[in-house]
Amino acid sequence: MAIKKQRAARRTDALSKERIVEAAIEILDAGGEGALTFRALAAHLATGSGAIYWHVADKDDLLAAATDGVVARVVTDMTDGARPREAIRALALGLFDAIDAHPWVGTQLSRAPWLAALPQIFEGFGSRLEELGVPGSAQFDATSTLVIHVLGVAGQNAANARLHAHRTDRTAFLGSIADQWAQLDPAQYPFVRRVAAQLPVHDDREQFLAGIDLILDGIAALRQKPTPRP
Amino acid sequence: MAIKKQRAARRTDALSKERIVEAAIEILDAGGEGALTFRALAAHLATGSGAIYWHVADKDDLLAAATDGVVARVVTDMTDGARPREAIRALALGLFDAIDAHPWVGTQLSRAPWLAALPQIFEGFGSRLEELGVPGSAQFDATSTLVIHVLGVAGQNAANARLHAHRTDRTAFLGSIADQWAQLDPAQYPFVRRVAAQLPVHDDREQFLAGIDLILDGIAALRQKPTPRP
DNA sequence: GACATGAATGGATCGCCGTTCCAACATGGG
DNA sequence: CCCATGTTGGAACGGCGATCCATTCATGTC
Repeated sequence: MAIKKQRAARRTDALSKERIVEAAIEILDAGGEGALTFRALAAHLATGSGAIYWHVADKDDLLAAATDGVVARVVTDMTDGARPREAIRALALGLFDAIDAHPWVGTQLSRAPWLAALPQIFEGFGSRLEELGVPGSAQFDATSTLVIHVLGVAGQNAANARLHAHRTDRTAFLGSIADQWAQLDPAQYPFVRRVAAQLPVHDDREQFLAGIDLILDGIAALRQKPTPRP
Repeated sequence: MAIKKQRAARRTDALSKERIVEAAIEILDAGGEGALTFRALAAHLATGSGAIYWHVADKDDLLAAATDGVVARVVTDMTDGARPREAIRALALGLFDAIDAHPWVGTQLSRAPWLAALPQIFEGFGSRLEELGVPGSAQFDATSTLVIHVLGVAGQNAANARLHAHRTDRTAFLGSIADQWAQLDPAQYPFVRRVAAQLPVHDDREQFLAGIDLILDGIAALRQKPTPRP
Protein backbone atom coordinates (compact mmCIF):
# COMPACT_ATOMS: atom_id res chain seq x y z
CA MET A 1 0.00 0.00 0.00
CA ALA A 2 1.33 3.39 -0.94
CA ILE A 3 0.61 5.55 2.05
CA LYS A 4 0.65 9.27 1.41
CA LYS A 5 2.03 10.62 4.62
CA GLN A 6 1.13 13.89 6.21
CA ARG A 7 3.82 16.28 5.06
CA ALA A 8 5.59 19.17 6.70
CA ALA A 9 3.39 21.98 7.94
CA ARG A 10 5.04 25.31 8.62
CA ARG A 11 5.84 25.64 12.28
CA THR A 12 4.67 28.47 14.47
CA ASP A 13 7.91 28.41 16.46
CA ALA A 14 10.17 29.23 13.54
CA LEU A 15 13.48 27.45 13.18
CA SER A 16 16.47 29.79 13.24
CA LYS A 17 20.22 29.54 13.64
CA GLU A 18 19.92 30.99 17.12
CA ARG A 19 17.41 28.40 18.23
CA ILE A 20 19.51 25.64 16.69
CA VAL A 21 22.70 26.81 18.40
CA GLU A 22 20.84 27.13 21.68
CA ALA A 23 19.60 23.55 21.40
CA ALA A 24 23.07 22.37 20.44
CA ILE A 25 24.55 23.94 23.58
CA GLU A 26 21.91 22.22 25.68
CA ILE A 27 22.73 18.84 24.17
CA LEU A 28 26.48 19.39 24.50
CA ASP A 29 26.22 20.43 28.13
CA ALA A 30 23.92 17.57 28.97
CA GLY A 31 25.60 14.71 27.14
CA GLY A 32 29.07 15.81 26.09
CA GLU A 33 30.57 16.13 22.66
CA GLY A 34 29.55 12.69 21.53
CA ALA A 35 25.89 13.44 22.13
CA LEU A 36 25.65 16.17 19.51
CA THR A 37 24.48 14.53 16.31
CA PHE A 38 22.19 15.95 13.70
CA ARG A 39 19.71 13.20 14.49
CA ALA A 40 19.66 14.07 18.19
CA LEU A 41 19.45 17.74 17.33
CA ALA A 42 16.57 17.14 14.94
CA ALA A 43 14.74 15.12 17.59
CA HIS A 44 15.36 17.81 20.19
CA LEU A 45 13.91 20.45 17.86
CA ALA A 46 11.17 18.13 16.59
CA THR A 47 12.24 18.51 12.97
CA GLY A 48 14.42 16.79 10.40
CA SER A 49 18.11 17.04 9.69
CA GLY A 50 17.46 18.64 6.32
CA ALA A 51 15.71 21.60 7.91
CA ILE A 52 18.73 22.20 10.13
CA TYR A 53 21.04 22.30 7.15
CA TRP A 54 18.97 25.14 5.74
CA HIS A 55 20.21 27.37 8.59
CA VAL A 56 23.64 25.86 9.30
CA ALA A 57 26.43 25.12 6.83
CA ASP A 58 27.81 22.03 8.54
CA LYS A 59 28.79 20.68 11.94
CA ASP A 60 31.91 22.83 12.20
CA ASP A 61 29.79 25.90 11.62
CA LEU A 62 27.44 24.81 14.36
CA LEU A 63 30.24 24.08 16.84
CA ALA A 64 31.99 27.36 16.05
CA ALA A 65 28.80 29.31 16.69
CA ALA A 66 28.20 27.50 19.97
CA THR A 67 31.78 28.09 21.12
CA ASP A 68 31.68 31.71 20.06
CA GLY A 69 28.61 32.27 22.20
CA VAL A 70 30.15 30.85 25.35
CA VAL A 71 33.46 32.68 24.93
CA ALA A 72 31.78 35.97 24.10
CA ARG A 73 29.84 35.78 27.35
CA VAL A 74 33.11 35.43 29.30
CA VAL A 75 34.98 38.19 27.50
CA THR A 76 32.20 40.79 27.58
CA ASP A 77 31.56 40.15 31.28
CA MET A 78 35.15 41.22 31.82
CA THR A 79 34.61 44.96 31.48
CA ASP A 80 36.27 45.90 34.76
CA GLY A 81 38.99 48.50 35.10
CA ALA A 82 41.37 46.59 37.33
CA ARG A 83 45.12 46.83 37.02
CA PRO A 84 46.41 45.09 33.88
CA ARG A 85 48.01 42.11 35.58
CA GLU A 86 44.90 41.43 37.63
CA ALA A 87 42.74 41.86 34.55
CA ILE A 88 44.82 39.29 32.67
CA ARG A 89 44.55 36.83 35.54
CA ALA A 90 40.81 37.41 35.78
CA LEU A 91 40.31 36.89 32.05
CA ALA A 92 42.37 33.71 32.12
CA LEU A 93 40.43 32.36 35.08
CA GLY A 94 37.15 33.29 33.43
CA LEU A 95 38.11 31.32 30.34
CA PHE A 96 39.28 28.41 32.48
CA ASP A 97 36.01 28.29 34.37
CA ALA A 98 33.98 28.43 31.17
CA ILE A 99 36.01 25.59 29.69
CA ASP A 100 35.69 23.65 32.91
CA ALA A 101 31.93 24.07 32.91
CA HIS A 102 31.61 23.22 29.19
CA PRO A 103 34.38 20.74 28.31
CA TRP A 104 33.28 20.67 24.66
CA VAL A 105 34.39 24.31 24.43
CA GLY A 106 37.88 23.15 25.26
CA THR A 107 37.82 20.58 22.50
CA GLN A 108 36.63 23.10 19.97
CA LEU A 109 39.14 25.78 21.00
CA SER A 110 42.05 23.40 20.63
CA ARG A 111 40.67 21.80 17.47
CA ALA A 112 39.58 24.79 15.40
CA PRO A 113 40.59 28.02 17.13
CA TRP A 114 40.49 30.12 13.98
CA LEU A 115 36.82 29.47 13.48
CA ALA A 116 35.97 30.34 17.05
CA ALA A 117 36.59 33.21 19.38
CA LEU A 118 40.34 33.62 18.89
CA PRO A 119 40.27 37.39 18.17
CA GLN A 120 38.32 38.05 21.34
CA ILE A 121 40.85 36.17 23.44
CA PHE A 122 43.79 37.74 21.64
CA GLU A 123 42.42 41.22 22.20
CA GLY A 124 41.70 40.58 25.86
CA PHE A 125 45.29 39.57 26.63
CA GLY A 126 47.09 41.79 24.13
CA SER A 127 45.52 45.10 25.05
CA ARG A 128 46.34 44.47 28.72
CA LEU A 129 49.95 43.67 27.91
CA GLU A 130 50.10 46.97 26.05
CA GLU A 131 48.93 48.69 29.24
CA LEU A 132 51.58 46.77 31.16
CA GLY A 133 54.22 48.49 29.06
CA VAL A 134 55.46 45.47 27.12
CA PRO A 135 57.52 46.73 24.17
CA GLY A 136 55.75 46.51 20.85
CA SER A 137 58.21 44.06 19.34
CA ALA A 138 57.49 41.51 22.06
CA GLN A 139 53.73 42.00 22.32
CA PHE A 140 52.83 39.45 19.67
CA ASP A 141 54.98 36.68 21.13
CA ALA A 142 53.92 37.41 24.71
CA THR A 143 50.22 37.46 23.84
CA SER A 144 50.55 34.26 21.84
CA THR A 145 52.21 32.53 24.78
CA LEU A 146 49.31 33.43 27.06
CA VAL A 147 46.77 32.35 24.43
CA ILE A 148 48.62 29.08 23.82
CA HIS A 149 48.58 28.38 27.52
CA VAL A 150 44.81 28.83 27.64
CA LEU A 151 44.27 26.72 24.53
CA GLY A 152 46.65 24.05 25.79
CA VAL A 153 44.87 23.73 29.11
CA ALA A 154 41.56 23.79 27.25
CA GLY A 155 42.60 20.73 25.28
CA GLN A 156 43.85 18.94 28.37
CA ASN A 157 40.70 19.59 30.35
CA ALA A 158 38.61 18.38 27.47
CA ALA A 159 40.70 15.22 27.20
CA ASN A 160 40.29 14.60 30.92
CA ALA A 161 36.56 15.18 30.78
CA ARG A 162 36.32 12.68 27.94
CA LEU A 163 37.91 10.05 30.17
CA HIS A 164 35.97 10.99 33.31
CA ALA A 165 32.75 10.30 31.48
CA HIS A 166 33.37 6.56 31.73
CA ARG A 167 34.71 6.64 35.26
CA THR A 168 33.26 7.50 38.59
CA ASP A 169 35.54 10.14 39.92
CA ARG A 170 38.32 12.48 38.91
CA THR A 171 40.60 11.69 41.83
CA ALA A 172 40.26 7.97 41.21
CA PHE A 173 41.13 8.45 37.55
CA LEU A 174 44.22 10.55 38.28
CA GLY A 175 45.09 8.11 41.03
CA SER A 176 45.24 5.23 38.57
CA ILE A 177 47.54 7.25 36.33
CA ALA A 178 49.67 8.18 39.33
CA ASP A 179 49.98 4.46 40.09
CA GLN A 180 51.23 3.81 36.58
CA TRP A 181 53.71 6.67 36.89
CA ALA A 182 54.93 5.43 40.26
CA GLN A 183 55.68 2.02 38.76
CA LEU A 184 57.88 3.30 35.95
CA ASP A 185 61.57 2.42 35.79
CA PRO A 186 63.33 4.40 38.56
CA ALA A 187 66.47 4.76 36.45
CA GLN A 188 64.61 6.24 33.51
CA TYR A 189 61.84 8.21 35.21
CA PRO A 190 63.11 9.53 38.57
CA PHE A 191 61.31 12.85 38.28
CA VAL A 192 57.98 11.44 37.11
CA ARG A 193 57.97 8.94 39.98
CA ARG A 194 58.63 11.77 42.43
CA VAL A 195 55.76 13.99 41.29
CA ALA A 196 53.31 11.13 40.74
CA ALA A 197 51.98 11.51 44.27
CA GLN A 198 50.98 15.12 43.61
CA LEU A 199 48.96 14.20 40.53
CA PRO A 200 45.73 13.05 42.21
CA VAL A 201 45.64 15.85 44.80
CA HIS A 202 46.66 18.84 42.72
CA ASP A 203 44.20 21.56 41.74
CA ASP A 204 43.95 22.11 37.97
CA ARG A 205 42.72 25.63 38.41
CA GLU A 206 45.58 26.64 40.68
CA GLN A 207 48.12 24.98 38.43
CA PHE A 208 46.67 26.81 35.45
CA LEU A 209 46.97 30.12 37.30
CA ALA A 210 50.52 29.27 38.40
CA GLY A 211 51.38 28.88 34.71
CA ILE A 212 49.84 32.27 33.90
CA ASP A 213 51.85 33.84 36.72
CA LEU A 214 55.01 32.18 35.50
CA ILE A 215 54.49 33.61 32.03
CA LEU A 216 53.64 37.03 33.44
CA ASP A 217 56.82 36.94 35.52
CA GLY A 218 58.77 36.12 32.38
CA ILE A 219 57.12 39.05 30.63
CA ALA A 220 58.01 41.32 33.55
CA ALA A 221 61.63 40.21 33.29
CA LEU A 222 61.45 40.98 29.59
CA ARG A 223 60.53 44.59 30.31
CA GLN A 224 63.70 45.07 32.28
CA LYS A 225 65.97 43.91 29.44
CA PRO A 226 64.31 45.33 26.33
CA THR A 227 66.49 43.59 23.72
CA PRO A 228 67.64 40.25 25.10
CA ARG A 229 68.81 38.95 21.73
CA PRO A 230 71.15 41.44 20.03
CA MET B 1 24.63 -20.93 -6.78
CA ALA B 2 26.38 -21.27 -3.48
CA ILE B 3 29.98 -20.44 -4.22
CA LYS B 4 32.42 -21.73 -1.67
CA LYS B 5 35.03 -19.03 -1.64
CA GLN B 6 38.69 -19.52 -0.97
CA ARG B 7 39.13 -18.71 2.67
CA ALA B 8 41.94 -17.16 4.64
CA ALA B 9 45.29 -18.87 4.33
CA ARG B 10 47.93 -18.17 6.94
CA ARG B 11 50.36 -15.55 5.75
CA THR B 12 54.10 -16.02 5.61
CA ASP B 13 54.70 -12.36 6.50
CA ALA B 14 53.07 -12.55 9.90
CA LEU B 15 50.82 -9.74 11.05
CA SER B 16 51.94 -8.09 14.27
CA LYS B 17 51.20 -4.95 16.24
CA GLU B 18 54.56 -3.54 15.19
CA ARG B 19 53.90 -4.06 11.50
CA ILE B 20 50.42 -2.58 11.89
CA VAL B 21 51.69 0.50 13.72
CA GLU B 22 54.41 0.94 11.13
CA ALA B 23 51.85 0.84 8.33
CA ALA B 24 49.61 3.24 10.23
CA ILE B 25 52.45 5.76 10.51
CA GLU B 26 53.07 5.48 6.78
CA ILE B 27 49.43 6.17 6.01
CA LEU B 28 49.24 9.05 8.49
CA ASP B 29 52.38 10.70 7.13
CA ALA B 30 51.26 10.26 3.55
CA GLY B 31 47.63 11.27 3.77
CA GLY B 32 47.05 12.95 7.12
CA GLU B 33 44.80 11.97 9.97
CA GLY B 34 41.75 11.54 7.80
CA ALA B 35 43.45 8.91 5.69
CA LEU B 36 43.85 6.41 8.51
CA THR B 37 40.85 4.12 8.39
CA PHE B 38 40.72 0.44 9.16
CA ARG B 39 39.72 -0.18 5.57
CA ALA B 40 42.74 1.69 4.21
CA LEU B 41 44.96 -0.01 6.74
CA ALA B 42 43.61 -3.43 5.79
CA ALA B 43 44.17 -2.68 2.12
CA HIS B 44 47.71 -1.45 2.81
CA LEU B 45 48.49 -4.65 4.68
CA ALA B 46 46.56 -6.82 2.23
CA THR B 47 44.32 -8.22 4.93
CA GLY B 48 40.91 -7.58 6.52
CA SER B 49 39.89 -5.29 9.32
CA GLY B 50 39.04 -8.21 11.57
CA ALA B 51 42.62 -9.45 11.49
CA ILE B 52 43.86 -6.03 12.61
CA TYR B 53 41.53 -6.04 15.60
CA TRP B 54 43.18 -9.21 16.79
CA HIS B 55 46.39 -7.25 17.42
CA VAL B 56 45.00 -3.83 18.27
CA ALA B 57 42.29 -2.96 20.79
CA ASP B 58 40.77 -0.04 18.91
CA LYS B 59 41.69 3.07 16.99
CA ASP B 60 42.81 4.97 20.09
CA ASP B 61 45.18 2.14 20.92
CA LEU B 62 46.61 2.29 17.42
CA LEU B 63 47.05 6.08 17.46
CA ALA B 64 48.62 6.00 20.92
CA ALA B 65 51.14 3.41 19.82
CA ALA B 66 52.02 5.41 16.71
CA THR B 67 52.43 8.63 18.70
CA ASP B 68 54.48 6.89 21.34
CA GLY B 69 56.89 5.69 18.70
CA VAL B 70 57.49 9.12 17.23
CA VAL B 71 57.90 10.86 20.59
CA ALA B 72 60.18 8.17 21.95
CA ARG B 73 62.50 8.71 18.99
CA VAL B 74 62.77 12.42 19.84
CA VAL B 75 63.29 11.98 23.57
CA THR B 76 65.88 9.22 23.36
CA ASP B 77 67.87 11.13 20.75
CA MET B 78 68.20 13.85 23.37
CA THR B 79 70.89 12.20 25.50
CA ASP B 80 73.30 15.12 25.44
CA GLY B 81 74.84 16.62 28.53
CA ALA B 82 74.32 20.28 27.75
CA ARG B 83 73.48 22.85 30.37
CA PRO B 84 69.92 22.42 31.71
CA ARG B 85 68.41 25.49 30.08
CA GLU B 86 69.87 24.59 26.68
CA ALA B 87 68.74 20.99 27.12
CA ILE B 88 65.18 22.16 27.79
CA ARG B 89 65.20 24.38 24.72
CA ALA B 90 66.61 21.56 22.61
CA LEU B 91 64.00 19.09 23.83
CA ALA B 92 61.22 21.56 23.18
CA LEU B 93 62.49 22.25 19.67
CA GLY B 94 62.87 18.55 19.00
CA LEU B 95 59.26 17.97 19.96
CA PHE B 96 58.16 20.95 17.89
CA ASP B 97 59.98 19.67 14.83
CA ALA B 98 58.53 16.18 15.25
CA ILE B 99 55.03 17.61 15.53
CA ASP B 100 55.68 19.84 12.55
CA ALA B 101 56.82 16.89 10.47
CA HIS B 102 53.93 14.68 11.62
CA PRO B 103 50.91 16.92 12.30
CA TRP B 104 48.80 13.96 13.38
CA VAL B 105 51.14 13.61 16.38
CA GLY B 106 50.02 17.06 17.45
CA THR B 107 46.39 16.08 17.22
CA GLN B 108 46.93 12.97 19.27
CA LEU B 109 49.03 14.73 21.92
CA SER B 110 46.39 17.37 22.48
CA ARG B 111 43.51 14.91 22.25
CA ALA B 112 44.66 12.00 24.41
CA PRO B 113 47.97 12.86 26.11
CA TRP B 114 47.57 10.31 28.88
CA LEU B 115 47.56 7.44 26.46
CA ALA B 116 50.63 8.67 24.68
CA ALA B 117 54.10 9.73 25.63
CA LEU B 118 53.29 12.13 28.43
CA PRO B 119 55.66 10.60 31.02
CA GLN B 120 58.59 10.83 28.62
CA ILE B 121 57.94 14.53 28.03
CA PHE B 122 57.34 15.21 31.70
CA GLU B 123 60.59 13.53 32.66
CA GLY B 124 62.55 15.38 30.01
CA PHE B 125 61.50 18.79 31.25
CA GLY B 126 61.18 18.03 34.95
CA SER B 127 64.59 16.46 35.52
CA ARG B 128 66.23 19.46 33.82
CA LEU B 129 64.33 21.89 36.02
CA GLU B 130 65.59 19.95 39.01
CA GLU B 131 69.13 20.48 37.72
CA LEU B 132 68.33 24.18 37.30
CA GLY B 133 67.71 24.41 41.02
CA VAL B 134 63.98 25.02 40.93
CA PRO B 135 62.62 24.44 44.45
CA GLY B 136 60.74 21.19 44.85
CA SER B 137 57.43 22.81 45.69
CA ALA B 138 57.41 24.64 42.33
CA GLN B 139 58.76 21.84 40.14
CA PHE B 140 55.40 20.29 39.36
CA ASP B 141 53.77 23.56 38.32
CA ALA B 142 56.79 24.72 36.32
CA THR B 143 57.09 21.42 34.48
CA SER B 144 53.38 21.37 33.75
CA THR B 145 53.56 24.85 32.28
CA LEU B 146 56.29 23.82 29.87
CA VAL B 147 54.40 20.65 28.93
CA ILE B 148 51.16 22.57 28.45
CA HIS B 149 52.96 24.97 26.14
CA VAL B 150 54.21 22.09 24.01
CA LEU B 151 50.81 20.41 23.94
CA GLY B 152 49.08 23.71 23.20
CA VAL B 153 51.31 24.45 20.23
CA ALA B 154 50.92 20.85 19.13
CA GLY B 155 47.18 21.30 18.93
CA GLN B 156 47.48 24.59 17.10
CA ASN B 157 49.91 23.25 14.53
CA ALA B 158 47.66 20.28 13.93
CA ALA B 159 44.67 22.57 13.48
CA ASN B 160 46.62 24.67 11.00
CA ALA B 161 47.80 21.63 9.09
CA ARG B 162 44.20 20.46 8.85
CA LEU B 163 43.28 23.74 7.17
CA HIS B 164 46.38 23.90 4.95
CA ALA B 165 45.42 20.60 3.42
CA HIS B 166 42.66 22.26 1.44
CA ARG B 167 44.66 25.37 0.55
CA THR B 168 47.72 26.00 -1.48
CA ASP B 169 50.01 27.77 0.87
CA ARG B 170 50.50 28.61 4.52
CA THR B 171 51.22 32.30 4.03
CA ALA B 172 48.12 32.71 1.88
CA PHE B 173 46.01 31.02 4.53
CA LEU B 174 47.33 33.18 7.36
CA GLY B 175 47.02 36.18 5.07
CA SER B 176 43.30 35.61 4.65
CA ILE B 177 42.90 35.42 8.42
CA ALA B 178 45.00 38.55 8.82
CA ASP B 179 42.62 40.30 6.41
CA GLN B 180 39.67 39.30 8.55
CA TRP B 181 41.46 40.54 11.66
CA ALA B 182 42.36 43.83 10.01
CA GLN B 183 38.71 44.47 9.19
CA LEU B 184 37.41 44.04 12.73
CA ASP B 185 35.85 46.96 14.59
CA PRO B 186 38.66 49.39 15.52
CA ALA B 187 36.94 50.35 18.75
CA GLN B 188 36.62 46.78 19.93
CA TYR B 189 39.76 45.18 18.54
CA PRO B 190 42.57 47.77 18.45
CA PHE B 191 45.27 45.31 19.45
CA VAL B 192 44.21 42.53 17.11
CA ARG B 193 44.14 44.96 14.19
CA ARG B 194 47.63 46.14 15.06
CA VAL B 195 49.22 42.67 15.16
CA ALA B 196 47.28 41.31 12.18
CA ALA B 197 50.06 42.33 9.83
CA GLN B 198 52.57 40.17 11.70
CA LEU B 199 50.40 37.06 11.39
CA PRO B 200 51.32 35.99 7.85
CA VAL B 201 55.03 36.67 8.20
CA HIS B 202 55.77 35.34 11.67
CA ASP B 203 57.74 32.15 12.24
CA ASP B 204 55.85 29.54 14.27
CA ARG B 205 59.04 27.88 15.43
CA GLU B 206 60.57 31.12 16.69
CA GLN B 207 57.36 32.12 18.41
CA PHE B 208 57.18 28.73 20.08
CA LEU B 209 60.75 29.15 21.32
CA ALA B 210 60.01 32.69 22.49
CA GLY B 211 57.23 31.22 24.63
CA ILE B 212 59.59 28.63 26.10
CA ASP B 213 62.09 31.39 26.90
CA LEU B 214 59.37 33.49 28.50
CA ILE B 215 58.39 30.60 30.75
CA LEU B 216 62.03 29.86 31.58
CA ASP B 217 62.56 33.51 32.49
CA GLY B 218 59.54 33.31 34.77
CA ILE B 219 61.00 30.19 36.36
CA ALA B 220 64.34 31.98 36.85
CA ALA B 221 62.53 34.82 38.58
CA LEU B 222 60.83 32.23 40.77
CA ARG B 223 64.20 30.95 41.98
CA GLN B 224 65.08 34.39 43.29
CA LYS B 225 61.94 34.64 45.43
CA PRO B 226 61.50 31.13 46.84
CA THR B 227 58.08 31.53 48.49
CA PRO B 228 56.06 34.07 46.52
CA ARG B 229 52.79 33.03 48.12
CA PRO B 230 53.03 32.91 51.94
C1' DG C 1 50.66 -40.31 10.77
C1' DA C 2 46.04 -38.97 12.41
C1' DC C 3 43.74 -35.95 15.07
C1' DA C 4 42.30 -32.15 18.31
C1' DT C 5 43.12 -27.52 19.69
C1' DG C 6 43.37 -22.77 19.53
C1' DA C 7 45.68 -18.70 17.53
C1' DA C 8 45.14 -16.04 13.50
C1' DT C 9 42.82 -14.48 9.36
C1' DG C 10 39.73 -11.79 6.22
C1' DG C 11 35.47 -10.64 4.50
C1' DA C 12 30.54 -9.80 5.51
C1' DT C 13 27.81 -7.32 8.38
C1' DC C 14 25.89 -3.97 11.93
C1' DG C 15 24.68 0.43 13.60
C1' DC C 16 25.65 5.11 13.46
C1' DC C 17 27.43 9.21 11.58
C1' DG C 18 27.47 13.71 8.49
C1' DT C 19 25.53 15.13 4.52
C1' DT C 20 22.51 15.40 0.35
C1' DC C 21 18.28 15.12 -2.01
C1' DC C 22 13.70 16.12 -2.82
C1' DA C 23 8.63 15.95 -2.50
C1' DA C 24 5.45 18.39 0.30
C1' DC C 25 3.91 22.34 2.32
C1' DA C 26 3.08 27.77 3.83
C1' DT C 27 2.93 32.25 2.63
C1' DG C 28 3.03 36.72 0.36
C1' DG C 29 3.00 39.36 -4.16
C1' DG C 30 0.87 39.72 -8.70
C1' DC D 1 -6.69 33.00 -6.95
C1' DC D 2 -2.42 31.08 -8.12
C1' DC D 3 2.13 30.67 -8.60
C1' DA D 4 7.09 31.68 -7.01
C1' DT D 5 9.69 31.45 -3.22
C1' DG D 6 11.33 30.10 1.13
C1' DT D 7 11.15 26.41 4.39
C1' DT D 8 10.36 21.80 6.27
C1' DG D 9 11.13 16.89 7.44
C1' DG D 10 12.28 12.43 6.40
C1' DA D 11 14.38 9.07 3.24
C1' DA D 12 18.59 7.81 1.21
C1' DC D 13 23.78 7.64 0.46
C1' DG D 14 28.41 6.62 1.28
C1' DG D 15 31.73 5.82 4.77
C1' DC D 16 33.20 5.04 9.27
C1' DG D 17 34.60 2.00 13.65
C1' DA D 18 33.65 -2.13 15.39
C1' DT D 19 31.91 -7.01 15.67
C1' DC D 20 30.99 -11.57 14.07
C1' DC D 21 32.18 -15.83 12.31
C1' DA D 22 33.45 -19.53 8.99
C1' DT D 23 37.78 -20.94 7.80
C1' DT D 24 42.70 -21.90 7.83
C1' DC D 25 47.19 -23.38 9.69
C1' DA D 26 50.90 -24.49 13.29
C1' DT D 27 51.54 -27.05 16.96
C1' DG D 28 51.15 -30.61 20.62
C1' DT D 29 49.44 -35.38 21.73
C1' DC D 30 49.10 -40.12 21.31
